[in-house]
Amino acid sequence: MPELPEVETVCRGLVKPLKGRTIRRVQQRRAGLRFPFPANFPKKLEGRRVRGIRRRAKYILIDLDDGQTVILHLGMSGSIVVSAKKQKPEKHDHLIFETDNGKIVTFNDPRRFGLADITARADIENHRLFSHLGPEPLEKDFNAPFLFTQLQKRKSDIKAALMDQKLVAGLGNIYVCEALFLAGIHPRRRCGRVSREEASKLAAAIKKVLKKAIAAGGSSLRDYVQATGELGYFQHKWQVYDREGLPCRKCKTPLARITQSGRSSFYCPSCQK
DNA sequence: CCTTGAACCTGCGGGC
DNA sequence: TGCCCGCAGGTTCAAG
Repeated sequence: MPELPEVETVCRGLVKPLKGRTIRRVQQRRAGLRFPFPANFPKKLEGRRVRGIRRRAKYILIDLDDGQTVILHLGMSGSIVVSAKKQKPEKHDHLIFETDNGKIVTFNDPRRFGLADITARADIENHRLFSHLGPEPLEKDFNAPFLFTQLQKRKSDIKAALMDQKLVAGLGNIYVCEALFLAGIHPRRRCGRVSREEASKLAAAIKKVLKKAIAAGGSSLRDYVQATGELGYFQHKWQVYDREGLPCRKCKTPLARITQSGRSSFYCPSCQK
């Protein structure tokens, strides 16, 4: 499930095969994913050199030498595989990029919630996908005072607030559950009832959880590319996520699951108040 | 304005 | 064995 750390790992894994390379050919195998691919999408990439790879929230940004930037999003089921040789496309291989040294980068996405777009690099922050996004959780402008101030303005519970990309960009269900556990805050807590001190603890917990996951991603991949060539999926040792009924790793209390705005929240009824 | 919930889509696992 | 159902995930958009 690609969340921020997985996307970060994918980006790092794409640097070696793509940076400085020229895109020789792009094969587009369907009309679009979450929305149609741009008109003549392959033609806009072919012959272009890749200047660099970046991440914003859960988006992968590939800067080209003509001032354009390719935007990729993995949705909920997307993955990217790098291989040395062209292979027979598999089901759900939607985009296949071939570089000038013969490397093949394949974007596969069974559920098709992902997307691909291209826009002028200078306009990225005004792009409709980016204009509303809050700060990056790992940057300095996402900090305790900021989080506390934002929470004071909200009436929802803390879980929904952290999932809102306008407040902070890139957190998903898994890392929100994990961060709330680490901060000892119950997912149903109203934003207004989160103290200054707790907000501080929570901001730190978010950064810690993400950094740890990114480190795990990096260390579990050889040059950020697994033997299979698949980028961005790695084993995590979750504290609470997907562990309903299992003992809390801190206090042994069976972990609980509730549904909040249609999504599962996992938490420890004893450690999180 | 704010918040909630449905929709998009496929694969998988549980229950019968 | 096989079918059906529910569920998972991120984001946007409509409805409350």
